[in-house]
Amino acid sequence: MEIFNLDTLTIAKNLLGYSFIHENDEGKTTGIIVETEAYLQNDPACHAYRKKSLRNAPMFGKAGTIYVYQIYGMHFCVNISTNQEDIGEAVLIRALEPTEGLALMEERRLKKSKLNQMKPKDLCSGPGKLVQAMGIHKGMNDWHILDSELKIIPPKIQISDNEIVTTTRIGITQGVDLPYRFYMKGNKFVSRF
DNA sequence: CGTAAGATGAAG
DNA sequence: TTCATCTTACGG
Repeated sequence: MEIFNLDTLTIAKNLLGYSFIHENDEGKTTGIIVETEAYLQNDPACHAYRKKSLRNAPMFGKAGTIYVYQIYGMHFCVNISTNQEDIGEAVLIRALEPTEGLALMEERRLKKSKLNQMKPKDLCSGPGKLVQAMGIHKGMNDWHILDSELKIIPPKIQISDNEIVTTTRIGITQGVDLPYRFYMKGNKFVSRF
């Protein structure tokens, strides 16, 4: 896929507007990627900053490799590995605008919470939330986006730069000043402004 | 080994 | 703002 020939920051930005799709026996869920973050090799916040390990190995896989990791003992996040093999970089998918399978997303999300209903805005507005809503699990770690239940489809119309906001990343304590977060300007499905 | 911190989310 | 919850990285 052409997008994967680019550098990680450009991929993170260009991924905005792509449809992110998961289809299995439960059904099909789709959302438009509206928020991403890049994690680079020379970036102290990156899981692959120090060395290759069992956990971060998928980040070193060929571009398009899925990296799913657990955080805070209870949540999972999805990344798409970028760059050539043996370079530990990836793009974190932080928020989606749900477009298909909203009922299934809600069903999956409610299973993990005490609520009995949920607004569309609460379905995928954060890395842990979208993983739940899309039915993504740790078994998908090290799968490949071009060869699995998961896939991405480019937007019909390329998103232009003036629709994109670039900021620092969320929830990290290192590399806090690096402008590696991208989101769709004014989009209400973004995790935070 | 022991332990602290972590790319979060929900509730108070 | 607090807490739930547990794997991993890293120091001793």
